[in-house]
Amino acid sequence: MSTRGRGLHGHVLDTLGPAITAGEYPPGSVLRTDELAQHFEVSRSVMREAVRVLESMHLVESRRRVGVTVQPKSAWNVYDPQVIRWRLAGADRPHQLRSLTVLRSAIEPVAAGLAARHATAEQCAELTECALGMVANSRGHQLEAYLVHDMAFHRVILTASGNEMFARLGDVVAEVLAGRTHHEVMFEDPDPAAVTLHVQVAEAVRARDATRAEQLTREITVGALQELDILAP
Amino acid sequence: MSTRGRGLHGHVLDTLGPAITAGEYPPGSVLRTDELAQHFEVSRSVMREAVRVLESMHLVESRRRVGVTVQPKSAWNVYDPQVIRWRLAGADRPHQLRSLTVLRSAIEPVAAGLAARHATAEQCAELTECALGMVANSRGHQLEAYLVHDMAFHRVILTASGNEMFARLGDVVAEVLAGRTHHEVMFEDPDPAAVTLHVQVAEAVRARDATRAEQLTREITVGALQELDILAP
DNA sequence: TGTGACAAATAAGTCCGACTTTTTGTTTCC
DNA sequence: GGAAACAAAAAGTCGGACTTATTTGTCACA
Repeated sequence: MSTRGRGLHGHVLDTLGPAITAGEYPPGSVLRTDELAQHFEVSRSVMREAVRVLESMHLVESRRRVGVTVQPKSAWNVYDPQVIRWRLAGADRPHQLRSLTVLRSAIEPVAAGLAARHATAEQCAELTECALGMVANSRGHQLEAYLVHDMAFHRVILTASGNEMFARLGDVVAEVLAGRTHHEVMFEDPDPAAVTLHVQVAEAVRARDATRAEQLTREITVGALQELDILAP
Repeated sequence: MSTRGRGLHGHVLDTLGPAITAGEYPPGSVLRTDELAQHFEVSRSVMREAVRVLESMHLVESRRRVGVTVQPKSAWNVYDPQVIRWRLAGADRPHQLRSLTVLRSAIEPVAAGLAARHATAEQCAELTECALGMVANSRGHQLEAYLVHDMAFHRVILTASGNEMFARLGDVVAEVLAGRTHHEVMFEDPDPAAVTLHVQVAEAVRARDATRAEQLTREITVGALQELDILAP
């Protein structure tokens, strides 16, 4: 899944990226390209390409006569899907999951409102289909099948919003949903109220009721926040 | 500002990045590393590093025996600050500005609500200071000074939210605000109502009133949407 | 005629070694 | 003690030789 097996530099990234995002090299640490190349048993050229990519993500900065210095987290491109994947795969996973859930709670309601205005007939149909799929798999510990439809539902909402920035978060949201099912406490069937909300969102979008779609989606995301104990006192 | 003058590969990126994001090479176009290297008068090594960076942004994909193929916009890392800057600098600017304004309208109210809960005393002070600066420069065509305080205000809100994903959008929001002042119709003094709203947001955050801070910020962003004629019919 | 295997062409991928450039730290000299 | 010259270190650049994967085209065989 996360293997970008593409070439040697990809393999280096798959090792170095997770290591840096996991904080194994504290900010300010200095790496040498030559040493890294030796350590990974690749040529300098390959190592340089890997460093360039890490640099474009602002995970490191390469300076003459100094070396490759690890950047503080505040500099990272935290929206880079690759960086998100690395963080979700490492020690930073819980923190990253919380950040992303808050992000979701901001984006998805607005996206749903926009979807109610811009969704095509086909997208409305997809949405209904997903919601029905969720209902059908909401009982009897069919968590995997439920998850598939849940991910698809939210992806359609984000895509149908017509906003490219929102649409690009489809993968991230899917990752969060999958994470909740696979790694968090999720032994029971999903909350029936949440399932109902999804169906209602699909209806609201179909009915072109932007306000209602937004409000209902907000209820869904509030639920997601509460699961992680992120809420107002 | 956008010059990453760092090294030859940076210069190549400064030319190729804008070209691709501007749609000069239609999706599916195939480039050859060797030809590009010749065209830019750099070695293959340098060209390869540049291609790797573009590949990590999903602007292109490099495949053996095929070449470097330009990816469709749907694949781009649209949250990469570099990509955003390239698009804002090119023909896609109006579209990008609209996308980002919608994104703002989703993020900032939630960020303001969180800021009301998590802002430090120092951040509250900064916020008030920015708001006062906006008031002081809201009349008499002092647009530049006004803009500086406006950008600072929103950056503090996003930072004070305590969410790293929100904080990272400070640059983007600043870019949008600057774009509005510099390139859009902005000959008159800013709307007094908007200025008042900023002051009130600062007050709400200071008073730890999350709901009010969120609501007031929503009014601000709705105003920004209306300026671009993005609104419900 | 269609299909399968094989061969050729192609462009990226990899490695290497020499050289250049910039930056930093030291040393020397006033 | 400060400034200027010097030395070292590490990234940056180059070019060429070679490897590998993938596509495309060809040819034989059914």
